[in-house]
Amino acid sequence: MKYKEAKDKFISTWGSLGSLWGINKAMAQIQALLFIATKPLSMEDIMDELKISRGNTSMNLRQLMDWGIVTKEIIPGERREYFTTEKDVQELARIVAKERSRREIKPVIKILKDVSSIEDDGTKNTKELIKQTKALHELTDTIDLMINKAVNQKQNWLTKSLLKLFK
Amino acid sequence: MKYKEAKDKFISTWGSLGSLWGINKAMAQIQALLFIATKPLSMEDIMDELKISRGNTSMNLRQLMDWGIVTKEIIPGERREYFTTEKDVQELARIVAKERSRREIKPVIKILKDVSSIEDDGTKNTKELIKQTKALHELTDTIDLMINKAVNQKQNWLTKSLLKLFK
DNA sequence: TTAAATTTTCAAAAAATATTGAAAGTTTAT
DNA sequence: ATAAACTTTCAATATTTTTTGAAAATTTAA
Repeated sequence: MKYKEAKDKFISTWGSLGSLWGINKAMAQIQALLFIATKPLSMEDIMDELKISRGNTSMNLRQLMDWGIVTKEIIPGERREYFTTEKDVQELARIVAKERSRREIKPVIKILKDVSSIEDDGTKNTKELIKQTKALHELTDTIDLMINKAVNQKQNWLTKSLLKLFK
Repeated sequence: MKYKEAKDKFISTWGSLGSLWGINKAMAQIQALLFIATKPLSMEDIMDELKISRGNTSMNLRQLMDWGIVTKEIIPGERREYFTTEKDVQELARIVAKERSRREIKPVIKILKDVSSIEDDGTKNTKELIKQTKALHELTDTIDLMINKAVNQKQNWLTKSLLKLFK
């Protein structure tokens, strides 16, 4: 496998994996492209490489910036804007975990809390609903706590967590 | 909030959360319904409660069974089939984690390994591609290892993991 | 067997999601 | 201030994913 083929394979694989970390295909592909680039890329560069429209590129770059994964690079003397992504994989994983907690897990925890707090009218069905949503609430809360704890120890969090987990 | 409202809220929330654990809306809703049911439900029951078609119900039940989350219950003397879901949240989390590892993470690890193993032709771009995909490969491998390790200690894995992580 | 009850399959339709491209908006150099 | 360079927005379009429903298949009772 030569460079070009390997590069395309990586970008498309990473793109289709987007769903695993909760972002869409184009977003994941842009990130993948920046991740293996040796210098900041302009919107033009990205459009050309991925064969996607200007609008699409603009919108997805914006989202990547909202996530905190991609940063605008101002190159002195250059008119157009350039972009780079976080290159450290562990830092990347931290950001993604933190954002998904904030965007997706936290809101669900709130609803599980509400649902599991309804008044017990004594019926079997209500009892079961309360019991099961309470269990789910506790689990989700615990997982979220784990993620945030792990994710907040900046340096080498994964290695540290692993060590603890396996010793 | 009364039972009916709480139940509907739970089912729709859990449904839209499906994407977080990698299954579709109907699948997640069926699982949610079974999760708070006080007895096994038939296909008819599920269709009626969720207002979805027979075909949809059949297909998604099958998928849930493939995942190992739902089981067919044979009730003696009854013609139709009844279904139940795993009621223990930790066991549920274990199954989901294990399946996602097998279905989604493992195949990506293979590709990352292939891409990061291309021959170094000495160019800057190739060097960067190799370096970055290698880092990603290591990270993904580590995370997958963690998941599988955690997931294989059956009893109370989450509690155990948490304790280790925070002490 | 046969036929009624039930489930599965799958092509077509609907719904949800992503993408385009051109007009409107911004920024910067002069 | 003007206009060229560039970016953003968003309605229309295309693509992907999900859902439907009716025909085919299967199972069971008699």
